[in-house]
Amino acid sequence: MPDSIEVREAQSKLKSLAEFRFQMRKFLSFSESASERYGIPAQQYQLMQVIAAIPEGQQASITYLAERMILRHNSTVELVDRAERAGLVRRESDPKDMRRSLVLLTSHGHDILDRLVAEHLSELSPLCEHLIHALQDLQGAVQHSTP
Amino acid sequence: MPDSIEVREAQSKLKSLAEFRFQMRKFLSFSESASERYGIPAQQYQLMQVIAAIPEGQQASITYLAERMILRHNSTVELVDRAERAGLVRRESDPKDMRRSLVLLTSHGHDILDRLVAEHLSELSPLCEHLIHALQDLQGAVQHSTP
DNA sequence: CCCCATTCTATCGCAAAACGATAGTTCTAA
DNA sequence: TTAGAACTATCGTTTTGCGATAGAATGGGG
Repeated sequence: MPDSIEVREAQSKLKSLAEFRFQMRKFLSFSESASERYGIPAQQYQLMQVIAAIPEGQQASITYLAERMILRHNSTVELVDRAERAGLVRRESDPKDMRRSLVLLTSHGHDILDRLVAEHLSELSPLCEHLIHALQDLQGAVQHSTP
Repeated sequence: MPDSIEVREAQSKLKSLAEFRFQMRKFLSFSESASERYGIPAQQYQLMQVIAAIPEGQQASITYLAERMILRHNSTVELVDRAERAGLVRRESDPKDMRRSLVLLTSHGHDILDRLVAEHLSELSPLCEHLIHALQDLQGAVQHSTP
């Protein structure tokens, strides 16, 4: 017997969702390979990205980094530890609040970050297209499900 | 001294990239919470999604799942082990090729998957918007960098 | 028809990384 | 000035992915 309309619609939404996630995994996998070509784990690249992209006038405390990285404070401390050991960032204590550690990029960190960003931007085009396509597909499915 | 135009453009690309990744982390974090509300890790939900979204006529072998999950074969075997222990999927050996294990959803697995997909679709709207927005921003930056 | 290279899945020990619980400083408001 | 909040750090645990390795099934060339 043929599937009902509802079943087929549900199946199509599922496929949109799955395709989106697949594209996302491909992107993440590419990004991870790129980082590791420079000898660093993807999370450390992300950490540097967050630090470098901080809004004017703000500073990268552990708490701020945890929020942006979507990690617990303690995990962020550990991530910063690793990045510091790798010579990518350094800590400085905030003179205005001695509880806070401010995390800054070293020049080596900046160097690697710049190259990784360039590489991402240049390789991103096709992945971007797929992702946008999958997302728009998904958005159609979402709107269809909540009329 | 004021930053040069190049520096400011580079900064803006970096911010697009960072914002996109931040939105992505938020999405992943939401998805993970949702899964764990049903008592399963996010990867097992993803595994079920891949199995359920398989094209007509194809079957979920370990090799296929590894490709779609972007994992090594052995990691996929282990993921399927865990999902099987959790009662979400079961293995069946392919009668046409005794080397292959085919992975199928159990009815319990299907049940949880359906709920998780529904939850994702209903909560996805705002995240989707942000993601598309960040991506389009990024696409602009990408095209600007490779004219 | 048989053998060997290939394909496919499984096992095991290991390493990375995130988390909860806990603790020690520094700040702040009452 | 003191109690509580905010911030960072430490430690043991768990989860999960990977490399190396192994063994069974398949298939094409001799």
